[in-house]
Amino acid sequence: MKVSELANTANVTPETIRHYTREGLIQANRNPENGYHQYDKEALRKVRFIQQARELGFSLKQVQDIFEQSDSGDSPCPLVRDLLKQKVPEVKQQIAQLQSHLNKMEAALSAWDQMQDGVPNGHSICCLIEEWDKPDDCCGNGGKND
Amino acid sequence: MKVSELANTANVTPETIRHYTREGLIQANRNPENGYHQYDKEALRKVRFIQQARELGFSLKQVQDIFEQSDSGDSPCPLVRDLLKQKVPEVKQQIAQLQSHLNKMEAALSAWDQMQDGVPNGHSICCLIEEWDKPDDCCGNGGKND
DNA sequence: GCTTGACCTTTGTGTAACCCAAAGGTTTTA
DNA sequence: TAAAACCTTTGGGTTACACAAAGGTCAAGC
Repeated sequence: MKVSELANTANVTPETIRHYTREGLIQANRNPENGYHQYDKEALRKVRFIQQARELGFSLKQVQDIFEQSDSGDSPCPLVRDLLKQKVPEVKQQIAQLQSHLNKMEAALSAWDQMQDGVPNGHSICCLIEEWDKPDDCCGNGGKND
Repeated sequence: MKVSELANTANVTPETIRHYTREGLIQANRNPENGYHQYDKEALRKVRFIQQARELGFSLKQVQDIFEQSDSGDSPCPLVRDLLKQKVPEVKQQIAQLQSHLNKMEAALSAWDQMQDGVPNGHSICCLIEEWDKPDDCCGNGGKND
């Protein structure tokens, strides 16, 4: 497979493939006639693995470590397991934070849906973001609380 | 306030303050005696606003836009509202994806908790990441499915 | 046979939101 | 008074690519 073929099959851009190749994450032979990169199924499997790992929040460096472990003949599973164990609470916290923000955003949007927009009042830039906790004291309330 | 004072109060690093200053997100006067940056409460409010917005996933560029709208005397609220409305579905999808990954990770971890680790078997790097869908066909299963 | 367009190559630069180091001036403290 | 702790600017590093330039290669059509 050439760069673009691999890229299409793995659903990434050719640039991504070149990047992984430069970084040594995947290997390529060279076509002796023209110097083009040649990839095999192993490369495809690695690219897919990388995508999975990336979605889980792993860095290319961590993937590199996993590959090295694997290439050296040792099972990468203990390493991966440690990484996953670390990752789980991180992801949980991420979700919790996003959820909290989402709640705030939706509350703010629905609360302000009936109000007209006001001009910044000097003690607030825009309470849609700034003052989640006191939505009354905000642009659009006509200064009811001032 | 000097750089570090503002940084401490806003719970960010001095470098972050310098960055925001360089980018024009916050303004500073200069102490004529020594050329040091001098920040006021407005700057502090802006830094706090930036942190909130960043946690919601807004870029500094978007914050910049909000500030410009606000500084020009217009209410930034319509702009912020549009941004929030765009953001909500994005965040929802992010949460869903993270949750899905979390489930996979926890399932994998608990499933493999009783297994010993195997050596890569040539068609799998490490199924802890690679083959979520068929956990049996993995390192540690003693080749039951080969 | 030759041009055109689509591919490939390497090299170098840009992105976002900072972090860190260097080299030097200032202020505070012991 | 001297060291510690702060400030200044400048410039380079980080991550995971994207993109442009300059040039070689290849399949297609005229």
